[in-house]
Amino acid sequence: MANLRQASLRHANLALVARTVLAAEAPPSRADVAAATSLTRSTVSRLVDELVTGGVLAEVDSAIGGPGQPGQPGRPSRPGRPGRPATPLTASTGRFAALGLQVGVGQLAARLVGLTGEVLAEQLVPLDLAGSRPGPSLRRLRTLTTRVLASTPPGMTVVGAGLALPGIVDHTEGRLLSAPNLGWEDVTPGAALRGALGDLTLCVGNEADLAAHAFAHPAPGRSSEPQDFVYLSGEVGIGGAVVVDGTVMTGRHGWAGEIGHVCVDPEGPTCRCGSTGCLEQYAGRLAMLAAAGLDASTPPAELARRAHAGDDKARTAVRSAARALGIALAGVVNVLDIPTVVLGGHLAQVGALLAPDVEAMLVRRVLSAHWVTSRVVTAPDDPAPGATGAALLALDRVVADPVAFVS
Amino acid sequence: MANLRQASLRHANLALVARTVLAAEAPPSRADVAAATSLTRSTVSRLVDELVTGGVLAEVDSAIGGPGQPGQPGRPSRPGRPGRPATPLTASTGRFAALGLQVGVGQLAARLVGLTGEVLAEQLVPLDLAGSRPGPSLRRLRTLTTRVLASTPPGMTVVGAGLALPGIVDHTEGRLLSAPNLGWEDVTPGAALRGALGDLTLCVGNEADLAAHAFAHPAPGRSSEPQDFVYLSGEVGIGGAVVVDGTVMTGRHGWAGEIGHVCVDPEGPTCRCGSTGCLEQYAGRLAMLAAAGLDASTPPAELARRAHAGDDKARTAVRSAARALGIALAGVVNVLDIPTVVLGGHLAQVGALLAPDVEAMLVRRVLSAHWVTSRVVTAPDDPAPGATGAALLALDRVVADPVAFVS
DNA sequence: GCTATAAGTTGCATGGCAAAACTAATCCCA
DNA sequence: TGGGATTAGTTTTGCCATGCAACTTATAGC
Repeated sequence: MANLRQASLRHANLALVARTVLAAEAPPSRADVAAATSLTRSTVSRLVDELVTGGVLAEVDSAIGGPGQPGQPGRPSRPGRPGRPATPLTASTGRFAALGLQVGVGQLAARLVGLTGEVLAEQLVPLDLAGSRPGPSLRRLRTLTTRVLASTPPGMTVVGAGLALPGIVDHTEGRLLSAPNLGWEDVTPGAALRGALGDLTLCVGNEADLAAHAFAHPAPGRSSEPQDFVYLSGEVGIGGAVVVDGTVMTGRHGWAGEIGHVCVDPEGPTCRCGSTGCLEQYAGRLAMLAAAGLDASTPPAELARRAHAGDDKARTAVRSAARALGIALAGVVNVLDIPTVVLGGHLAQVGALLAPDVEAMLVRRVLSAHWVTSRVVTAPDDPAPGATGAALLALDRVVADPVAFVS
Repeated sequence: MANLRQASLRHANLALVARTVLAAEAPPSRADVAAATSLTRSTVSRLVDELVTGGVLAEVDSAIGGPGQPGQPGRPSRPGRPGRPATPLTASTGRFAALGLQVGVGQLAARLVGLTGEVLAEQLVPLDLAGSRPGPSLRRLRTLTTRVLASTPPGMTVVGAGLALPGIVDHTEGRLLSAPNLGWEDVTPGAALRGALGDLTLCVGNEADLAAHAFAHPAPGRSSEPQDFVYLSGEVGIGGAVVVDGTVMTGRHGWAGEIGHVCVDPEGPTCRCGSTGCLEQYAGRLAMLAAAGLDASTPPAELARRAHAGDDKARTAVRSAARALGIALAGVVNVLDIPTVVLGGHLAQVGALLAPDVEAMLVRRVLSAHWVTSRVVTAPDDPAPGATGAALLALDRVVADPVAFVS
């Protein structure tokens, strides 16, 4: 932590007020914020005014897009109560947005996300990039980026850009070190996208980490339940992320979350990573489809349909995957005491079939299962949650330090 | 984070100054602190004076034990340089201490630890508590506690007490839920110790967590390398802790770190936890001794001696343990990206034998091994590191919020 | 003994927050 | 229909911690 001068006190309180408003379920009044933060109403008023003129917050029902024109006072939020009606506050739409990009094995995506977490513009292209060359793919992504940025509403500032990649990333250098599923090695996407990004700096991150962030935070400053979970993201292999108290654990170098390569059985099949019996060899998309006797291009939903219908091979494939997931996740839960597992990617599509078996396995293998039972939930269906997460992460900076953007 | 009033600004800066002084390798001057914190010299002077009169900091070479008597100014720390010589600052000895207790399978321990991390008084009783009854054991510990507290130097304040327990702990209630190695279930040690503790509140914690804290922080506010590691603590079974950025990850309920029950082989032997193939079944003390054909009471050092001497069974036992450790730790490293493993307890005594095999296993099974290689190090030999950790944790509160103690 | 240099202290100005008084807008009731 | 009760938001005043700059103290080097 840095030192605290008086200015940073104001910065911190400004951020606190912004966070409080954005985190609230219903639009809170200044008085609500004062009560929640234990600042005084006078202080909150001053800070809120600053954030409103800066375009971070907005008074509900005030004229949208007309900064400086406060408009009519807001509607009473709790009618039937005496007293002056409150002026509800929300995140301001129309002033700040961020760009989220994703290179997946099955698609390219570019999204513009606003402060309320809504997608303002999107370009999504299904595309098989397994074994592709980085150059052409990134040029394609650059086109999408340009198109999305072109649709930025006037007066809106794009505060940052993030790119989700399915592999091991050096986030300090913005470099993709290795993405086995794409067949990419040592790529620096920032250079290829520079033309489209203008002066935006690109933050590169792991797809699972960013998708997990989006799952924990539907909008900047807002938190959804649960705040502690293990996220599994299945595309071809299995990526993962560990979220503690709403924050994605990146680890010493940013490479945490490689749950796909946790050993399930030391005598198991050899993995492309060089180890044996990795989770990915049982619950990866290709592994599951192969075990079910299906072609590699079959959508996972078809596997789920067959298993439901009673297809023996499909059911065996799902059971085997669930067993492997149970063993690997039990280890993670034992080590981290995080009793919620979120299944994303292809695992979400067979989530309903996997969850009971996985939960049973966790009950058996988790030491603290006597006191707390683990839950397995599925992530919402989204082809590119990493793009959203990347944008949200960029927008978080506005909430964390409004002064830098309100200027 | 709570809100920030002006007073908390002073609190925060007071804590910052205290931390900066305690964290420094060599005693820093006020000017050094100002440079390190980017506060001004005048502000640092004011804060330091307050901490000195409060007994948190001391000027080196001032009369010890004579508060209010600043004594002669300190020696020049960098002779040969022009200018007024600096007054070096350190943690004050003699004013604050904390009590650390530990119930181990092999001993009871009570320690009084000062702000510089030194053990001021100690009572250590080797004792086989496996299968013991809690009541008599805790009464014994109470006697040790009374004795240690009786040796508190005059004028010194004991700011807190902590108790390390080898099991699953509910730290909010101060209750030991289950300690299989002791055979204890649902014990509240605070009640049994109340008489000896006076008005001290007892913080109960897991032994491995507290030992890991002591390893990361040799003294309150001070950090040692590494700051990110996995700690393994072997007594009868295997406990563990995950330390990220100097902080022990406790998990959602405080039960993180149960690495002993990570699955190494789903077809392996049944563990007393009900699962199969847990790490503890290969690298626990009893498991290793049994595999080596030795009696359960044999000290682990004897196992190490035999393996060194070429005893086949001993070598096989060590190799098998190393393999299991490698598999389990590779999973942890993959998930957490923490490339350092610290072996404590009985594992430290055979650490030199284990380390090469474990490291080799990690190279093979960790996905990011191409870029960073994991290290395996051994913890210093201490029968009760948890007691020290518990005391240090209590002392940390003095550094984190000096105002509460300086009053 | 004089100058240069660096450490530590003192007095004043600044700026952010708290407290309390004040204004604004609504409900309720007579 | 108007006045009291109640709650939201604003203005004024005072406090307090920090920054700044000038000053004092203590040493080295000449």
